[in-house]
Amino acid sequence: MSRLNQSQFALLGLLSFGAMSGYDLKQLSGWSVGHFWRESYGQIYPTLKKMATEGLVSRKNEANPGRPDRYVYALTTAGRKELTAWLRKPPSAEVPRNEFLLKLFFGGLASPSISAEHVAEHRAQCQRALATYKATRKRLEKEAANDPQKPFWLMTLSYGEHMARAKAKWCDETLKELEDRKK
Amino acid sequence: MSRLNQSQFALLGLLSFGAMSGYDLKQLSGWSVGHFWRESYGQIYPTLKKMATEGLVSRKNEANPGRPDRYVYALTTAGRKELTAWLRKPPSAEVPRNEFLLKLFFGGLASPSISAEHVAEHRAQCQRALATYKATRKRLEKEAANDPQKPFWLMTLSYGEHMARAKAKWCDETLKELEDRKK
DNA sequence: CGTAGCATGTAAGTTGTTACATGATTCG
DNA sequence: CGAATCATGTAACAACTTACATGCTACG
Repeated sequence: MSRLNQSQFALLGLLSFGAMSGYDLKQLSGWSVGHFWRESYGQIYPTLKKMATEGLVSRKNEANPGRPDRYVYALTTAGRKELTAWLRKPPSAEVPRNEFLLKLFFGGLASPSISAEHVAEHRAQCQRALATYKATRKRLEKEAANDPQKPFWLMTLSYGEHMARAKAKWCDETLKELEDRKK
Repeated sequence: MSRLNQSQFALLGLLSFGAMSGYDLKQLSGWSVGHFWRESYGQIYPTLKKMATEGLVSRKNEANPGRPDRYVYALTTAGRKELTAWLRKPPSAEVPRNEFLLKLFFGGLASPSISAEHVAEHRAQCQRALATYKATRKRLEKEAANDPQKPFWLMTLSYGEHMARAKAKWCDETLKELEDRKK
């Protein structure tokens, strides 16, 4: 009865799109779930190995002419079962940890222009995020035009867009207030 | 040149409001920075002890008639210096990890009604968050009416409100789409 | 009389990042 | 020739959660 952790489910989920190497998983996660989930190699490789011994994934060595060998992992029946069982359970509440807001909360201990800088940078980040979402949308239209799962991918994308737009709006309001405080 | 971590800065920041015990810090953080920052006792107590030996905070034993003794911690000059230096530096980018979106992304592997349930619950959470923000606003008006730092606290509150409203709106749109898929 | 609040802490376990190590090929 | 890409991995550390342990008082 091994209790799986979130990283394992994320990898199992990505493997539901097809057999892949650890390297592939990192690449795929980057543009697909990248805006709300991140895994490091230091987590991916040991986790895959562990799941292989547990029978949640299978592992095949693949020769790769002129390139390093690859270990290609695939979902097993047991792995798919764990994955769908996890999907059913309500998501666990996430621990809030926002360093940006923490600094702003204590902004009164420094000059308002410091906070204004942080907020302005935050706003720029939102704009950049919106640009990558646009690119991802285009990529999805091309590479997954008829995929039955596409609607779900678009929902998470839309979430990112809603958040980024709301954040940008808040930044504008907040910057105005900080400007007033400078005077 | 000890490199401090985020928990230490959070605690130093809260101590800038006055000398406090670990218990007090937990209580205060709950309603002040609670919606974007959380610390557990298992983190607070060892961290305070460590910072005391490093000279960032001072520690005084206080008798508490009819109650357990308290250790009251206060910012030192060194601590305040570290705190303001940290405030100036741009916030480090946070690692995205949103289990709710992860499940939704893989929602195609289960029935749409599962995803719909998760989204509906998420919506309810937003409503609850908005209610606590309202209460916090009231509390701030009373307990910090004339505090020069109040504007900054209101900014972080407003951030929470903007996010919760945007999330709720996205939930509505997404629920509609999921309803369509059920048919 | 039980529960909640006050108050402090430890220990074990989990999870995660970062930096390092290796080594081939391709492209500019 | 140097940098980026492909590809895998480990080791050291940092950070964090959870459960446990203690014990008193106030309140319903």
